Amino acid sequence: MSRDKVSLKMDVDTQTKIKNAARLMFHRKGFAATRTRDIAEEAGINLALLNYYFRSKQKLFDIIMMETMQSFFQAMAVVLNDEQSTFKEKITAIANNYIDLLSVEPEIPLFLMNAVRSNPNVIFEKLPIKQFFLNSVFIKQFDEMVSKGKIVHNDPLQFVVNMLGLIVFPFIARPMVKEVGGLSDIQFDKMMYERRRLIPLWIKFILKTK
Amino acid sequence: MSRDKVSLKMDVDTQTKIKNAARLMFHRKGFAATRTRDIAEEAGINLALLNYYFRSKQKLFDIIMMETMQSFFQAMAVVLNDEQSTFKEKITAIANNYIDLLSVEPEIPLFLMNAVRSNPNVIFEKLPIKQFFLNSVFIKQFDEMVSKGKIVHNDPLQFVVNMLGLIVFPFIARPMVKEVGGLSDIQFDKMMYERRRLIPLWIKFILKTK
DNA sequence: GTCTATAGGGGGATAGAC
DNA sequence: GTCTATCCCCCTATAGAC
Repeated sequence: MSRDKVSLKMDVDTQTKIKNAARLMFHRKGFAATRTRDIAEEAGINLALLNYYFRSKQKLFDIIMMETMQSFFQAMAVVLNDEQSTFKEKITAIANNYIDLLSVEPEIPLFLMNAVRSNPNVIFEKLPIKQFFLNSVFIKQFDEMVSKGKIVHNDPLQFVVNMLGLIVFPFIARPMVKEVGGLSDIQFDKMMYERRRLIPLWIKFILKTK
Repeated sequence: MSRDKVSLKMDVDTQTKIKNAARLMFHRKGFAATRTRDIAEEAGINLALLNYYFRSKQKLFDIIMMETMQSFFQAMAVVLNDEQSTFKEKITAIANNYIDLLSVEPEIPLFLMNAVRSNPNVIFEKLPIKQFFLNSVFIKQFDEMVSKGKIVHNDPLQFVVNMLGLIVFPFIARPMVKEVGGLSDIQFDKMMYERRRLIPLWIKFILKTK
């Protein structure tokens, strides 16, 4: 926020320009299929500058990967430990956050799934997702619901897989969904927007099934 | 099936050896990150033979891609147009077929999602998935259920996305699921096996929600 | 059909001028 | 900090012997 540079796109510094271009290309085509020359061109700078700022393609990729991972889990993390909201409200908030995020950046899920497969150790060492999730208020509330008999579906892992599957899978399968449904980009977005409302309802029923 | 060669792995001809190696490598790492040298080594043959049989890496990839796509939709196609089975039985059959297939070859979904994103036109021109799906007995039965008021969820596209999401997503997110749950490969498989039973139940409820 | 050897090009990275 | 020019390795593909 120094020198109020950040607000205007014209004035972004070179390092940021490179990162923005790299994010775009890596998200779209993955590590191996992206050429540093493409990133440089997209950023409107010379290839040498990329190595000047980031040393190597791999290091640049690692930065983008971790930042994207962070922002992806952010959409869930801000909700999970909120002491005020109910379990049900959390589900709605998570669905809304993800659908809003992924409607703007639909490439993120496939990018991340590929990145995790190729670099599981790097990622999970730096982001202790497991601990964060298992110790969250969300899981505490889930367990309470189970012990009170309000929900029957008692495996939190199966539950979170279902929730994320319903939210994230359509974005991963986007080209197929568009093809089978004969949808334009806008129609696809509308379909996803409708799921903001539907997913919490579906999940409510899933939670009552054992 | 000529000369009963097919039955023994030792006797597979060179072309098949190359295809098997290529399938393994492409499924695991995708097109760009796979080197023809790796395929040749995995197949136990010389690099030149790969080009002798398949002309280029791209042509070999296209063959693997189309075959994989075919076998993936096969798991659904054999069920969709069966006149004997009920709608409910079809759902169970599809879940079972996919979970059995993907437990043996968990790399397929991520491979296909990437391949479709990179080559949508090639694929959908050759495989008219949309027509096949929309004209299927399955969809006819779905519409009947809706008109009889037995199910309320009346968008077949939303429905199939949910069904495939519940079935396929865990395999795409496999490394994350294993991490968060602290699961071994065997435990992951057990979890997926349990979903054979659960998914039809969940879907039953989803179909009653609007 | 299968091999060795090598051509040919592409892509990541750096040297060095400005 | 930013550029031009270039190095050099790696990878796909082919030529040609057997």
